[in-house]
Amino acid sequence: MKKKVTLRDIAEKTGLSVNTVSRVLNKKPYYTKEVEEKVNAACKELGYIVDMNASGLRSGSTRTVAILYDDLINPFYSYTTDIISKRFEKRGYNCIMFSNNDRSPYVDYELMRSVMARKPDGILSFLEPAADMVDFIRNAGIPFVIFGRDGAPYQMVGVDADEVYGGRIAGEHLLARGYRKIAYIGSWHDVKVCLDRQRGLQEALAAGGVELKEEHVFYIREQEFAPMIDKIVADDVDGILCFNDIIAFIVIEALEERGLEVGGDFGVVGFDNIQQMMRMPRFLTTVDVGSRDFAEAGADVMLDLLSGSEEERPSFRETHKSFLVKGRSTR
Amino acid sequence: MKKKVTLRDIAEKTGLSVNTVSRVLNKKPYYTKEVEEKVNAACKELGYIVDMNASGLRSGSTRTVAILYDDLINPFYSYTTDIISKRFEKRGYNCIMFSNNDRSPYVDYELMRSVMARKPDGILSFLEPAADMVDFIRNAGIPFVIFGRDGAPYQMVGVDADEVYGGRIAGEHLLARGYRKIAYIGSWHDVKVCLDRQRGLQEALAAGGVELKEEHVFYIREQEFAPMIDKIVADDVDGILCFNDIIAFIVIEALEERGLEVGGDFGVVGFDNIQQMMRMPRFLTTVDVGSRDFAEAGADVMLDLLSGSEEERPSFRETHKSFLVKGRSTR
DNA sequence: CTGAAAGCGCTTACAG
DNA sequence: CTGAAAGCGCTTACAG
Repeated sequence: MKKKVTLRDIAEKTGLSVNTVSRVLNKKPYYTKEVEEKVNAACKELGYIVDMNASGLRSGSTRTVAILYDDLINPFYSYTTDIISKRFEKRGYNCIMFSNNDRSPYVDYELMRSVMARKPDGILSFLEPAADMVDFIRNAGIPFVIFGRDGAPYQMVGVDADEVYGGRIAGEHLLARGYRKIAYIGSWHDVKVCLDRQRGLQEALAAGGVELKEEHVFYIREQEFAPMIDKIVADDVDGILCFNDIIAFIVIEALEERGLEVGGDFGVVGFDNIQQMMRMPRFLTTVDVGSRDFAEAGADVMLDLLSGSEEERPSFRETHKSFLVKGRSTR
Repeated sequence: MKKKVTLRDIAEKTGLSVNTVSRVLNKKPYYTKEVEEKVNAACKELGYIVDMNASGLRSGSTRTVAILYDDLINPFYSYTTDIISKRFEKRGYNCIMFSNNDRSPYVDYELMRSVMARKPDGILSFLEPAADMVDFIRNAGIPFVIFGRDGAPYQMVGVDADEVYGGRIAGEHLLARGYRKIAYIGSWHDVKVCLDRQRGLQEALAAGGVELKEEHVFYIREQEFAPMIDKIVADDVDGILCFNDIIAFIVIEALEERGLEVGGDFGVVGFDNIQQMMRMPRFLTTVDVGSRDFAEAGADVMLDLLSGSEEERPSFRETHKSFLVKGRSTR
């Protein structure tokens, strides 16, 4: 258990002031080559490692980004988090993870409280802000990027795909493949991205003269599962769009337990193309939102804000064109 | 952009000293009910949020745990990280993520340097320490838990499955299903968990009178892919154990491109059972290490160390019995 | 180009 | 039970 080495130790060793040592290490202007070498040698010899907590406290910048997520199990989150966090790290920012701990799909006060206690330079959120938190978050004075969500309703910076479009191409695919009694299985009834996909589906179906019946719109996180499947089977539904791939897999399993064979006369479409992320064989038909580009764009938007000279930035959307990936879960 | 509210503001508002306010908020003994209420009311009114950086600097405990990972794309990492990080959060610890940024599968000095700059209370690592880092890490005085890896060779605390056993049951399965020319596709030739699985396979095969030929042991992160597949095809290999499921999927895809049908006369087995994590249909035969229990055990071991009264703790292994999950990738 | 002093927001150790 | 002082390890702002 070594004693901690501080700037003071380096100062003593080199005969310089703490101040000068700090300036050299932070590459602030004004020091001689000679001083620089002495400092670097001493740091190396003593094994000096800066204390970012102390540095952050004084300077006001912790060089951290908070990442707010729901769960990392869904590869859409983990895949994009992987890309984003590595990009931040390369730029000298570390990521602190905050989950909603299964509370809700929203950023609430409790969550923001624990985030702000860490004084991050920026917040990248996979979660939408709760309605009563929008002002609070904007007033917090910390760059806040909503990732995979539309920022516009909150007048916040969002990086998201055109989800209505995604829902539409899924709907068009189902129609083109001859499915006619379509259901939608979302996550939560009040999460915008979930509703956008639903709306896209509805629009595509309507254009084809098919109705998305209200009784065939479900929210898997809010409703009981068995009755939902019962209803789908009883009503002879023959095509389903699911909010994401994992939901699609859960639903497919249940349908197959009921003797329905998915892929032929019964079609299921998901969202996110997680199979591709894990190099899996393409089984599920799904909508790919271009996750890699998407994640990189999200990281870049945040890095821009972090290094931004502008104090105020307009909210904006980065829109990527989604595309359908055909698998064996639709004919 | 609200002005930051500090303890001092609360002190002024209540007419108490900063000290007393701090004591109330940290629930240290000795204060009256009346004082407590005044403080809490003031904090609520002004929206006080503690600065954990300042707190950590003074107290020596940052209430953070560093998580060192390779990538989050592999669900084995993201699934367990999700469980572990949520458990830490519930106990008041936040997780700071550190990746090797594609450098190597090891914890090297550069990585430890950035970790230590954050002064975490503990380090949970999915990566093994580089050989020359073992002493450094032990001397750092920060509890270090190697997760999913054997700690014994480093005399460190490890939480891992019996990987030799896992390799063995995979080998036994391949033999039982009638495969006779077996290959192993690992990740890195010098990562212990990779070698352990290989050894288990070898033992099982040997017991069945089958040899695991050296020329049929590959390391996908170190060798060129195409020649590897060429060799497998040319030598009429009929069964493969892959170090993990993702490698298995990649290999299966390549084999099928070569016209081989996996699942019948050609068997492939993976490791981790990631399909189950994402509720996917069971296609791949794989070894499940019981990831949920495993992750919970890892978090608990760390939490024990963090709250531990003992200064020195013996290194130990938490061993879980793995089991084989039969899918359609073996007959 | 370098240094002495102040201070970031807390908690600790001590005094009363 | 409460307060005044010191200090965690840095960086800033200023003086020379």
